[in-house]
Amino acid sequence: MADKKMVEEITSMDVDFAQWYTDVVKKAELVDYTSVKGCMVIKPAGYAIWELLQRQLDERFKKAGVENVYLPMFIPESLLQKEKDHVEGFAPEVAWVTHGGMQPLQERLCVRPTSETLFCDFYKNDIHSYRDLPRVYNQWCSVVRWEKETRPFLRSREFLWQEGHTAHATAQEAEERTIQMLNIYADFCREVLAIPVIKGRKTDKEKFAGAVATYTIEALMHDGKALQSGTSHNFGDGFAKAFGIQFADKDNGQKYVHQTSWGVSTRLIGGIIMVHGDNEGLVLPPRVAPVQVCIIPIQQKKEGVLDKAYALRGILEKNFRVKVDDSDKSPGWKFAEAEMRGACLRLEVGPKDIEAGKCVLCRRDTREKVEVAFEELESRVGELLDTIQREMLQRAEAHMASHTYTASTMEEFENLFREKSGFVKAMWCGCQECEDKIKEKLAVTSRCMPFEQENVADTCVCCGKPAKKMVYWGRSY
RNA sequence: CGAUGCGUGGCUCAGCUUGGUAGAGCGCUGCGUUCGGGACGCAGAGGUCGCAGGUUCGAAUCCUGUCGCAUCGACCA
Repeated sequence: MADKKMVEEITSMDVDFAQWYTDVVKKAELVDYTSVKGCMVIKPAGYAIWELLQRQLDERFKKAGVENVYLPMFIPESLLQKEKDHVEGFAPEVAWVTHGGMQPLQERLCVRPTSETLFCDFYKNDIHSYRDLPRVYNQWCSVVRWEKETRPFLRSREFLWQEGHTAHATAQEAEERTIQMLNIYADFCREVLAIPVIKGRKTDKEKFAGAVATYTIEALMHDGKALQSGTSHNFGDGFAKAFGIQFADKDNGQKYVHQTSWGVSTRLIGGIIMVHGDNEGLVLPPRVAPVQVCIIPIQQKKEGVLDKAYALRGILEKNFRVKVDDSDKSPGWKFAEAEMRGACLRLEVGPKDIEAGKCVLCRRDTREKVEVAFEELESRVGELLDTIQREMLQRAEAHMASHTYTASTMEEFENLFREKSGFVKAMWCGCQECEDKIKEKLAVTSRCMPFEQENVADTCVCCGKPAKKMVYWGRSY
């Protein structure tokens, strides 16, 4: 890997990680700010990533029996207020519509911050019999939360996401669906985004407003901070009781449904940037890279060069996403541009190459260059993209492993968070006072109680009472 | 919601202290030469200085208010 910094406009991540992130987002032309605080334009380069991600996740949903629907973006205030914990959780950050044209509305409408209440209102009329169950619906939409502090992709006031909402006849089936969807998210992050995650359950303090149990996947960013990357909630029958969603079971008894909801958002794009990016800009896993091969002609005005570039595109575009940069910028400029935008492979082709019947391929992730004969190009590109995808995951896994620590005493725990950044595994007694104390003292929160439990000590790291769970702790986005 | 910073061509900023013809670099347009890690020459276009009041013969500059954005904290995908 070259030490020389090729792109001067991007702040080095070791100097200021937050600024690096903002620079990459801007320079890779993923988003633009707008005149509404916290609302962003997702530009073609950014939206293309979302489309690829969305398509592949949606395929996995469909295989799991999920059907897509679309519900309105407005929620009448009375509807939002039916479930007590839920309102309290969301009230501080909802946006309200108070007028239609010039006329004040009889009842104000909230712009959905999430759609549990709408799905419940719909399900109560839609579900009558056990034969109507389960309902496994999902919608791709945007939601609005009036955040005070905003950052592109990580926390915006409006963001794109999917929200799945299911209704089941039994508690067990709901729990199974909750875990099934969490597993789909985790596999998707690993296999498509090359991001390893920790699967686990949130503590009561951190769980979703109105849920019986919230499960989460937690990823570790390059700076050692955690990013909650997806959640899956089991609601039990709490919403069903608040909204009166009943069905006639086989025994002809009226029963309440058991519900779940689960979601991931454009925040995942922020995760991709902060897990894989480097000082030259974006590094995208091939499976979500809008441009997998960027062909850069050298001396493109020379006879035959551009023709060759287009011919190579013709061969490659059957199986890969390919772009020819035939703008009249200099090659060096194009190299830097392709790197900033995260094109997985750069293909250089010039008069010398054409004469020799080969071209140059350069990997974005390692900068490794290889010369490839034209006849081998197609297979070599496929191999290289597979290799990049695999090695990006391996590097991310190694990073997470080397930034995951264990503490059995408060002293160790404090020292780790003072000196290092990453996950710390430590035991917990199960009481919220200890979580609060840790948060106040170190600005660290419980990320999750992982499914894969280990006994790293017998007593709570904070209070010393007998431990109930091993918890991943960290500073989070 | 608290703290801090910033609003001047598309972008980054200078000019403001001490009021007097609106500036630079980059980008953009045209032509030409270049091209294996952000090339260069020449010619051009482009701004009621965030907004509203006030002071003044005269305000980007001083005063008051207001709006917006960014960053960091407290709360959250």
